[in-house]
Amino acid sequence: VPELPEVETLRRELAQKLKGKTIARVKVWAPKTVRPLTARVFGNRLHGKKITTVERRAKLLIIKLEDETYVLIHLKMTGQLIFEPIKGKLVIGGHPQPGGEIDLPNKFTRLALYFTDGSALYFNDMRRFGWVRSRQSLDEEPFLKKVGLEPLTDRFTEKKLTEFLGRYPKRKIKPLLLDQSLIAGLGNIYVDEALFEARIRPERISGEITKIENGKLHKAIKRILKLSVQKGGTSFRDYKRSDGRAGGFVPHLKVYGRAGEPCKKCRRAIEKTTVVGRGTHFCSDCQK
DNA sequence: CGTCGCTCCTGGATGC
DNA sequence: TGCATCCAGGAGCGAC
Repeated sequence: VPELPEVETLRRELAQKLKGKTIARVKVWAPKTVRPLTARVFGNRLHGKKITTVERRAKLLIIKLEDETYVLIHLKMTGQLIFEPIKGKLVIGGHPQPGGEIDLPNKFTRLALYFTDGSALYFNDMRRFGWVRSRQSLDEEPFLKKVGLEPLTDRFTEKKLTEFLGRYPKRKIKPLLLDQSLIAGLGNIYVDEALFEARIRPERISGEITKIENGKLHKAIKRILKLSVQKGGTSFRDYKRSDGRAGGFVPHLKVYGRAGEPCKKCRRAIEKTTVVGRGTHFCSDCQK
C-alpha cells in the first residue's frame, strides 16, 4: 500500500530519471485510468511535452510539464510506476535476473509514457483503483483541495498535533491520523507503526491522550516516515521502486502484518482487530 | 458533528 | 482440480 514514504521514494527516483525527457507517445490500455478525459484527449495533451519537475503532495505524485500543465498520479492500493531505461531491457536493480527481464507491459499495465530517447514509464495497477489525470493547473484538482499538513515539514509541529486532537476530542486516534485533511500522507501501515511506537492503542479517544503521549506520537510519526523514506519504503505486497526493486522497510515493521507473531518489545502475540473498517495491528501489552 | 456502510476492483487465501 | 466465499483497503459519497 503506497503511502507517503513510498510515493516520496518514487518522486526522488523519477525526478532524476524523468527530468528533461520528452513524451513521444502515450499508450492507454485502461481508459478509465485517465477519467474524465478520453484516452485520445489525454494522449494529445501530453504528446511532445517535456517534463520539468516531479513533485509530491500527500500520496499524490505531480509531474510538471514545460507548458505548466500537470500529470497527477494516485497509486491507491496496488499502483506501480516502473521506469524502463531502454525499451525491452529492464533488469531489476541494475542486475540481470536469472529468469530474464520483467516483461513490460504486462496484464496489469494500464498506461505507458514512451520518451523520445527510447525509455518508458509504465503505470501498473492490478486492482484498477489508481488514476492518472491531466490538469491545466493544480487548482482544478479536487484531491488537492482538502489535503492537510505535510508531516515531514517543519509546519507539522507537536503543537499542531495537539490542535488536531483538540479539534476532534471525540474521535478515535486511528481514524484521526488517517484523515488526509489533517495530516497528509499517512496510511494504514504507518499509523499502526506510529501508534505502537508511541504506545497508544488505536481505539483511544483523542481527547484523552495526554500531553506526553502527544509528544511521543508526534516524534514517532516523523521518525518512522523519515526512516522509511531512507529505506525506500515498505514493499509489503505490490509496491515496488521505480526500477522494480523492493523497498527496505519491511524488517522495521513492528506490528503491521505481524498478527500472531511475538511483539519485538515484550514477546506477547501481536493482535489484529478492525477499527473503522481497517485492519489494525497492535500489542495489547505495550500499548495502553 | 462523527461514524458507518457501500462503491470501485481483482488476486490470493481459505473452505468444501 | 474446481468452485464459492471472503479479504485487502484509499478515498468519495450518502445515510443516519
